[in-house]
Amino acid sequence: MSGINKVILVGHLGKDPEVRHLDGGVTVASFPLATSETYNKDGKRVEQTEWHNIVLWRGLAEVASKYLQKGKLVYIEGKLRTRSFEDKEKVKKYVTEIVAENFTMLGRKSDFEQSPTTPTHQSAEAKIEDEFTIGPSDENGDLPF
Amino acid sequence: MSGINKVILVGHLGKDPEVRHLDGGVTVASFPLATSETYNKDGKRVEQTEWHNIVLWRGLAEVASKYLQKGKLVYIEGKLRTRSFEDKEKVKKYVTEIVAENFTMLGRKSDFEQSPTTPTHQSAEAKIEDEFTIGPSDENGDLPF
Amino acid sequence: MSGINKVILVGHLGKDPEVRHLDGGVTVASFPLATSETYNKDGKRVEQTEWHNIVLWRGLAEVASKYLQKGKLVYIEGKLRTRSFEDKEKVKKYVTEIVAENFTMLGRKSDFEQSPTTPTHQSAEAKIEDEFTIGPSDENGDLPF
Amino acid sequence: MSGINKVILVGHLGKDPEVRHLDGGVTVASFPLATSETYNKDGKRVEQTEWHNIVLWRGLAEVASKYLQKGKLVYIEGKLRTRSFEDKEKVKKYVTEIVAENFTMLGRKSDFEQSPTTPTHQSAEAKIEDEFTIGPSDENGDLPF
DNA sequence: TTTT
DNA sequence: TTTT
Repeated sequence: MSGINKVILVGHLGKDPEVRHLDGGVTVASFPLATSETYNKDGKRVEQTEWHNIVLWRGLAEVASKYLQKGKLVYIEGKLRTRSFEDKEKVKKYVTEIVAENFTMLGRKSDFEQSPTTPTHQSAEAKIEDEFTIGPSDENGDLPF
Repeated sequence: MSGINKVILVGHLGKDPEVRHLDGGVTVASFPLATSETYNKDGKRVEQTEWHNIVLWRGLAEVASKYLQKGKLVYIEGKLRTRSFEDKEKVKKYVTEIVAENFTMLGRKSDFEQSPTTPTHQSAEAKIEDEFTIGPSDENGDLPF
Repeated sequence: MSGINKVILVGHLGKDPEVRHLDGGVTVASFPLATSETYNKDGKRVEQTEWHNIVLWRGLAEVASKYLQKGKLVYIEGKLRTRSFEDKEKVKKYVTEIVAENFTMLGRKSDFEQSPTTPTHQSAEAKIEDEFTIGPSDENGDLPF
Repeated sequence: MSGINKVILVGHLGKDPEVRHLDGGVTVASFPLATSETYNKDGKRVEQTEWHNIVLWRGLAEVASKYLQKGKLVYIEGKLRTRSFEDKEKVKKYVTEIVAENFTMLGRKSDFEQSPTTPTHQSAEAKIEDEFTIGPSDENGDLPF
C-alpha cells in the first residue's frame, strides 16, 4: 500500500543526452551521470566515482536535450527502476536506471549560455508526463541505454 | 539561477487537517506534524519531538482533508517557506511552514479504511496546483496556522 | 570535486536480512526491499512494485539483523553503488545496490516487539556525533542567529 | 516511535559563517542560505528567494568556517528544529533552523581556492564509518546478494 | 564517460 | 543577505 522510492543526485553528465522518439511521438532521453565522492584512505585522497543511468520521458526529455550537455553539473530527482532486457546474444540482463522526475541545472550561468531562458526547476508539465512512464517503458523493454 | 529547497518528513499528525476555502475557491489545509527522534543521553533513552507546520494547497489540500486524520503516520515531501504575519497585537511575527508537494500515507491499511480508493502518491493534479502556491498565499498573509 | 548520491526508500523487507561475517570480522547484511506505487491506468488501480537490493555494513548490519525481519516497514537512506561480479558461468554481470547509511523502523510498535529498546534512527557510530546535538543547543537557547 | 526529519538544500550563503565557541569548547557556526526558485507568472519570469537559517555544530562548524564564504554554492543536508528564545524586550519568539548534518561544496574549484585540500563531503566524524565502506566491498566482489 |  |  505504501512506498517511497526517491533518488537525489548532483553530478556531471558523462555525455550529451541521447534522444529517441518512440512510436506514438513519445520522447525519451538518457545520459550517464557521474557522482564523485572523495575520501581519505591511509592519508591519501581517493576519488570514487559512481555512474548512474538517467532516463527522462516526454517533456522532461525535451527540456533535457535542449539544456543539458556533457560536463554540466545538474541536480536530479527521480526514482529507481530496474528493468530486464535481452542482449545481442539473447541473454537476459538487468539494468537499474534513475527515471528523472525533475532536474535543476547548477553552476555558473555561463555553463548554460545556449539557453536564452534557462528554466530552473522543470516541474509542471514534466511531472504530469511522468505519470505515464510505465506504459511506454513497458512497450519498449529493449530500449538501449 | 539555481536552488533546491526540499523537506522530507515522516511523522504523525497532531490534529485533523484544518481546511479553509479562500476567496476564489482555492482550498488550503494545514496541520501540525510530529517527528520524533530517540537518542541516548547518559545511558537513558530520551525522546525529542519536533513539530512542523504543514500546509497543503488546492487538490492536495482536498485529498489530505479526506484521508488524513490526527494520529496517522504520513510521509510528506515539500519545501520550506517562512512568511511574516501580524498577530492580534499588530506585532510582526514569522512562521516557517512546510508547503507540501506530495504525501503518502504509511502504516497499516486499516488505518485508512475510510478511504475506498486510498491514493498512494498524490502527484499529477496536486503538483500542478502547487505551481500557483505563491499567489494565494500572498493574498492571505494572515492565514492563521 | 562534488557530488551527491542519495537514495531514500520506504518499503517492506522481502526477506529476513542475510548476515555474513567477512574475514577480519566485518559484518555485512543484505535484504531485498519492495517499494510499491499505485497509479491509475485506464481507470483501474495498478500497483507497481520495485525491488531494491539493500546492503548494510558493520554496526548498521548488526543492528539490522537484530531488529528487521521480512515484512517490516522501514525507512532507508543510503547511496547507489553498481558493482560487477562473475556469475557461475564466469559471465561478468552488474548489480546496483543501495548501501544503507542509516535506517528507521516505521509502523506499529508491536511490529518490533522483540526489541525491548527499539532504536529509532539506527546508524550506529555514524550518528554518535549527532546525538549530542541537543545538549549544547539547550544550554544556549538564546543563541543569536 | 518513529520519524524522519530531513532537509535538503542547495543554495548560496548570504554571509560568511559566524562562529562561536561555547563554554566547554563546543564550536557552533551559523549562516543564512538562499534558495531561489524561478517560475512563470503571466508570462514573466519571477524569482522567489527563500532564506534559511543554517546551524552547524562541532567538527562540522569548524570545517564550515574554514571552507565556506558568502556567495558560495553549497549542498546542505540536515534537520529542522524550531526553538524559542526571548528577544531584547523579553518577548518570546520562535525561530526555525536547519541543523546541518553534512554539507558538500558545489561549483567551480576556483570558488574554493583558499582550501588546498578541498574536502568533498564534509561531515567530520559523522562520516568516518562511511569512509571505509569501499574497502570491504572490494575484498568481496563476489558477495552474493 | 564527468568533474576537481 | 546570496545567486543567475
